[in-house]
Amino acid sequence: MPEREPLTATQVRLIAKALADPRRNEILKQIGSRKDGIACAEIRECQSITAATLSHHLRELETAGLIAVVRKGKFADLSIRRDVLNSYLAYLKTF
Amino acid sequence: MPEREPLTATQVRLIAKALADPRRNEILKQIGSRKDGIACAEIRECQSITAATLSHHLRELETAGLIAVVRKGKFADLSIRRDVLNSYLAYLKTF
DNA sequence: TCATCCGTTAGATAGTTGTCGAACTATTAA
DNA sequence: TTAATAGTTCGACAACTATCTAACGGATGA
Repeated sequence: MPEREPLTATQVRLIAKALADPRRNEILKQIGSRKDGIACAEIRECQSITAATLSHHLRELETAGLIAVVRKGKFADLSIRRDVLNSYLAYLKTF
Repeated sequence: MPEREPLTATQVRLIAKALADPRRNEILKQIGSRKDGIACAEIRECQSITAATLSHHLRELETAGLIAVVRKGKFADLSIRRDVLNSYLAYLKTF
């Protein structure tokens, strides 16, 4: 069973914004579809997007807490943070 | 048990965007807190916002399908559409 | 050491949007 | 009919943001 820490108003704002862009939505979906991490280059194989733009979106997702980014040598290791996503779901359920 | 029709990509985009603005978030929360409908003027008692801006936000929420707006004489009767919100929750769960 | 690969940062631009005041429509009340 | 009330629409503006190219830094391999 996943953790569900309550979110601050700021976190809610950042998460909602991060999810609002279709591109970020796709990126997050792709990251979430992997059990273990994925690298930027692999995302770029499926999305026609420059490295710079991808980097920008990844920062938004990370700032929102929706993904974890770990540097592994040359590569970035991206993974979804389901606990945070679940907290957001729990928040929306209170409406 | 609430209905959960799957959403189109367009609906997902509109809903995510509608939820992304803090003001709209608050407005939706307020509408959702009422069992029966609420009018614009009552929302404006709690949020410092002009009628024009509120009208704009309500249109966004309605276009996204998150609220129902029924005109009743002079007043608008606003209510949350939990089926749509639940569909969005179901969508996010697939991540 | 040098070249190459992966990703980030900086700066610029085009498009989007939250906000307001003012003018408008529609309904109710006097 | 006149006035008041509830919302909407319009036009404008400031702030934000998604996107790109170009330049950069750090790691790997030759």
